[in-house]
Amino acid sequence: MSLDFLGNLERTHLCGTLRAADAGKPVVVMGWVNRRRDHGNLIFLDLRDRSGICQVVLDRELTPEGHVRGEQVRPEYVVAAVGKVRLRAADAINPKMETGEIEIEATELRVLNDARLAPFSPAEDAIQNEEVRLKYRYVDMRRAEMQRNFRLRHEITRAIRESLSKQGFLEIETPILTKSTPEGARDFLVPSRVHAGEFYALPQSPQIFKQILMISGFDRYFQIARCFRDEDQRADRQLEFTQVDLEMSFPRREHVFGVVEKFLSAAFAAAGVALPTPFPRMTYDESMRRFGSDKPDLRLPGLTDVRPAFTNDALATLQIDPALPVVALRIPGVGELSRKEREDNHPLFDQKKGAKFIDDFKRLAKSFPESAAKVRELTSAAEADFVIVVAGDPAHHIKASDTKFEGRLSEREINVYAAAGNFRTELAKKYADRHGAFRVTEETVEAAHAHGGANAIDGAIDGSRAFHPIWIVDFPMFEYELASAKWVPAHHPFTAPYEADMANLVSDPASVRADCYDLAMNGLELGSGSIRIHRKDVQQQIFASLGISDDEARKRFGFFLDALEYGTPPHGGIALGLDRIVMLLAGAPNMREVVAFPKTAKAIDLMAEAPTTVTEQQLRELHLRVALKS
RNA sequence: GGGGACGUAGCUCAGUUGGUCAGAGCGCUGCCCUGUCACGGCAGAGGUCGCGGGUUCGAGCCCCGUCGUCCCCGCCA
Repeated sequence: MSLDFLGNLERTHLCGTLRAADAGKPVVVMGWVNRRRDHGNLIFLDLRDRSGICQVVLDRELTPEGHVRGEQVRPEYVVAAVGKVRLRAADAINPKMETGEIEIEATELRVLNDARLAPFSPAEDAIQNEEVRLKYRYVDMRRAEMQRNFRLRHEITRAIRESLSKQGFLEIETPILTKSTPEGARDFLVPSRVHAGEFYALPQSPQIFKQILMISGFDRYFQIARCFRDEDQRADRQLEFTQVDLEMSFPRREHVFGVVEKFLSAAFAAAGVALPTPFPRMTYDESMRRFGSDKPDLRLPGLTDVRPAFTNDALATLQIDPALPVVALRIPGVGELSRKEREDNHPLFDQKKGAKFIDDFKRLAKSFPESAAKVRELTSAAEADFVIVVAGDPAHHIKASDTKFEGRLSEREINVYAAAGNFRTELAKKYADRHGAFRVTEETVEAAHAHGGANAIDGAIDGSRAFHPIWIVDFPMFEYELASAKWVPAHHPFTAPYEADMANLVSDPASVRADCYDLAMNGLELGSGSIRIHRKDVQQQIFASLGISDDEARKRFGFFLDALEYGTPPHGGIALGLDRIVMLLAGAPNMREVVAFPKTAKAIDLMAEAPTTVTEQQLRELHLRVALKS
């Protein structure tokens, strides 16, 4: 078919904005054919643009030519409708449409472009086949849900920029082509053409640059920064992602918390959600004990210590390690599970970590009726609640991991808590429909207002329909590496220890706490930051305690160590995952729903078909030769 | 690197114990229809059951391998 030119035609309105008040106005709208309903002499087109949908009527009597065009168009053709807004007859009003009281009586329809039939229609809800969605991302993103997600992302980003600007932060860009930063993940490398055999690294974070900006006297810096980490992906992890990165001079951590709470509640407000401040806090140890995670999801009940429910004899019979935690997790509203259903859940439990579980309470009650009853009592389990006991498995006892330091959770204890915590979140995800606590709906948003966000961290069910931020503090400074019998930093080596713990750096590394902090929300780590080391002597002590020689330090961080010596103010900061913030507010099950062109779990861009091989010529210019191991 | 789920028409799926099992709905194409809005009616097209091998008289179904997508562990502070 022949196509029409746009000519001098000017769009006057967006489809979704037309209302009864516009009746009688001449309009020109442009967009995509969402649906077509052909009644012979009368054709209805649902025309869609980014604002929504409105109905265009093509009447053969009124516009014979327009009617012919209407017969020719197909889904996703791009058209311009010229006509007049008119009120619909009372019995023709569609209350399900925002524009349902009016329609456009067309006098002309220009077909600006045709379209191949897509494998799915943007008029429908999301299809299940994500592979197809990602390959035809341009079609997928026409869907109302995607349009909403990216509008939301824009509003959130804008609110954050405005809040930080108001709080005196300067947005400064840092290099994408740079040097490897000490974040611990694998770097993406970019070969240099000019310098044969040498490589740039893409930043894992602007960490060193932002610290240098503090040395440079900018006092308060932020950046909506793209970061790159070459690690395997997850639902909440992409190879490249966006961080709200900030750093400030002369702060204590409370100042950082204040800044974050301010911009985050501004971001949530932009999405229509009230996020009360200040956010609650919890130590790392407590978070592990109560949730088996350092990014606790407070929407559901935490772990319960049920050690008192069991006698030593009972533990011996059940082959449970009496020296390790015995905890119970409870998923509300799951109801009775058959043996088969329970067994289907078993792969969700991570057994490698020396933990085991009991999910068959009928069987437990047969041998140990009092214990079974006591567990349900301790966990305040209702009839329909699913309860599982998690404990240490003596059969998977690794001797060396017994190493226990005063005042700290041992590795084995952490493993039991983590196994329980992981099982808890996996089951919670699986039974989300039954407990309903993860639903993000208009109701949730309303509830967030009504409940004031539930600062109570006990995960009471009535406060569960909301967003639950929590600061995790008092992380240990070092972790004990069994293999090498050495203390290794739990964070990047510029993280400051508590000033009060500094004296123990060498004598008692186990007791040293780091002045760093995580922000968690609904089971996601939203961000992480710290007060940094600003003194050369402290930095040297840290390197020394980590067994990093001067030479090695110089090689890895030379330019930064130099900079530290030219008048470094005390400073600290944080970085928050923007994608994750948007994900939460969009109620998205994974990050790909809020990233325009994401990569798959195998790190492939299905639309652009990246990565690819390159030409010999390109390799030559980069002084490279590919030698694949086969 | 490891574990798990999935893979049948463009999409969503059904397919029992290996034996009329190549199926449905939606979508698509053609014709008809002046008040639909998930329009309706009639007719029609559309399949290497992801791919390769094996077992069998016979495989969508069983076995082995492989590829792809997703989730998790490792990894990512």
